[in-house]
Amino acid sequence: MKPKITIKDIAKELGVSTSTVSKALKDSHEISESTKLKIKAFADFYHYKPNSMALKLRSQKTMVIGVVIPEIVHHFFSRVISGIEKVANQRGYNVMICVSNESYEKELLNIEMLANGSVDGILISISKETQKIKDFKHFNELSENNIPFVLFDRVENEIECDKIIIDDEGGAFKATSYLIEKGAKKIALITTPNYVTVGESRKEGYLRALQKFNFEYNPSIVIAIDKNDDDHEGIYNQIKKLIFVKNPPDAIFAVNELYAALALKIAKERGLNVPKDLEIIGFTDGIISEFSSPSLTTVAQHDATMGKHAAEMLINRIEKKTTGAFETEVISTNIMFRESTK
Amino acid sequence: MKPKITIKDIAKELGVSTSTVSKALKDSHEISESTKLKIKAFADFYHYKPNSMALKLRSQKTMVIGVVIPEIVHHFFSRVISGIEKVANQRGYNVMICVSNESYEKELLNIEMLANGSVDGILISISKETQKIKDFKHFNELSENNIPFVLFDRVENEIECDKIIIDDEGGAFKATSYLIEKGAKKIALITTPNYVTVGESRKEGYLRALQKFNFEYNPSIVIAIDKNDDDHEGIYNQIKKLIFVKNPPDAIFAVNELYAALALKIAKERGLNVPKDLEIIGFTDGIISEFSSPSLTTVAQHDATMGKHAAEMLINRIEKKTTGAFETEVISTNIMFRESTK
DNA sequence: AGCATTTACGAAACCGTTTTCGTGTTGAAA
DNA sequence: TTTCAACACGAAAACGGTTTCGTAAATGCT
Repeated sequence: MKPKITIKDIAKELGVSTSTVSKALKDSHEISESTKLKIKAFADFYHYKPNSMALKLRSQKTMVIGVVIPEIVHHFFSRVISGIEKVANQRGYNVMICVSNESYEKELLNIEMLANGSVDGILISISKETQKIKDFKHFNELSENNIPFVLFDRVENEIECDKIIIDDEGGAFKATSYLIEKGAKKIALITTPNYVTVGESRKEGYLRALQKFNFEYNPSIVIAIDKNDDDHEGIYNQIKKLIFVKNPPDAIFAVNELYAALALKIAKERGLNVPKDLEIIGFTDGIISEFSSPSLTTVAQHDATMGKHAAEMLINRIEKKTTGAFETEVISTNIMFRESTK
Repeated sequence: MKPKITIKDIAKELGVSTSTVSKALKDSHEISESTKLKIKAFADFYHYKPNSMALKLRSQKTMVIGVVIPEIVHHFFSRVISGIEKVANQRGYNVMICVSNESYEKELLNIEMLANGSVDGILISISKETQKIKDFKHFNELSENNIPFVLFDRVENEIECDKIIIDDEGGAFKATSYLIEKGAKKIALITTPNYVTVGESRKEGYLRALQKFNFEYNPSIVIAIDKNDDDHEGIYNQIKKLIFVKNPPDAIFAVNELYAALALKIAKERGLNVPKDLEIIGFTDGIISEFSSPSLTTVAQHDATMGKHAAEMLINRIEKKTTGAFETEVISTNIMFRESTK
């Protein structure tokens, strides 16, 4: 078991100074070939690796980007992370993941800890609780301390920074319009409480489509799920009230795939044929949609692309390749047609 | 925009030495109350946060654990990570994620980079390629450098370290036995190539169950999928050959949920009723199994538990709360009964 | 008053590197 | 022979802290 060796050890052992060793290892012209050879051989033999903390302290660069997300066991986020990881890696960065669990408190803690010099920049998707109570002071601190950060997916207008979002409104508009064009008359919406910005935007798209086709807005077939994502039972019961009625809707647009999948399940239980009696379109093209039966038509939002672009934006800021005003990139969506629509 | 302030700045501003500031901020008894108050107030006002790199360099502790996994967009792994993150956080550690993409090269790179002092310990699930070519020198390096690491899920006997695995053999045995007991006569196995240890163990469990009930081993209904996990098309075609035959099996045990879900899909296409004509049990209780229809009976492997325990083991080693011989923890499974079995 | 002990703080070393700035030695040009 | 560059290397500062040790002044004790 060779002990972890430092530059000092090498210097002492070879009777030279640490500066000489350092220079030799970087092939500096200041050092003679023979000395370089000797030092390199020695370093090689002992598998010398420069101490990463020392490097980071010296260079004031960590080559790490922090990611703060509401949860990790979630197709959307895991795909975004995957995208982030890819470009981060390409550009020489590592990724540190922190989970807020949709809690304001944890989000704040995570961000404060990342802001103490652990990372060169941060990628954040805001937690539901933060969106609810609208306290964004931790983001101001980031700005004050000059730490680059970009918000993705769950963003807030009042925070000044780079942002990247899905064209939620547009995607919902497309989906709803499609349902209308195919002949649906009674289109329900399953969404989130309105403090969740993405749910809100999708609802707006839904409303715009209704308007365009002169459909009347019917609040009785629009429900906002106030349960946690992993409380399938609770969500199930809320959706049930929408479908187990005398005249159920003939189409449903759901703002995520979980709601869509649950709606599908309930529809089948109620004896409805999907897509004949009831068409369903979800948002987020994940694995549930692909494997449910009938498979679900969805608004595909290119999760990994979002992660990649977010990482690009952040790293460009970190490396000052972008220096102008903050930008907001909108990623467009497209409908992934499957079996739950005609 | 207040500039990031250091201890030196505080010292200079207040006309004291850096040591005094440092001590005052940690409430040392060596410093008088009045001085402490003054220093703390000043530090507070400027939102002083000690530089994390400096701390880490000094203490030789990073309070970070590295995680190297084959992929991230995968229910099993994302759940394991979730478990890891939870206990890591509880115990004051952060988590750095690296993805090997099932590549030996990337795994090696990742581990080498983590081993340079970036983390206090590493959690690893070995990539398929590494398992295939059986080159484990990077693990030896970790041992030589005294960097604690624990292997989870995909492990190798010849690597000496703490390990934590699912009771793959036992789970497969239970599942297969169950199928037999319920009357299945022709039980197919869909597995991975044999260099994937978990697939291999599950196959062994399958074989043991056959033996126990005096079933003959029939190689023609045992297939090893050699496609990548995201090549659904390729996997689909391989499984099709198993089901689209004159006398298809009346039960299938699949070593993961993707194979099970695909088998289900194919069975339905072939007009088989699941579970009447064909029963299916998968491994890994993920979201696909829950939402497919009929929903899939699976061998639940408690992914998050594995992550939690893995993190516990690692941190105990890091903090020397465990010092004895290496241990291997086996996490037992249980069958999650759903609609794909009688 | 004389000595021992606190009290309250500073100097300096240290963590492991990089980098700037000398500096002694050599070889070549004048 | 002198002078000057080039060469090859070392000393020291710096990154931002923590910590050990030393010490002057104030206090306690007899």
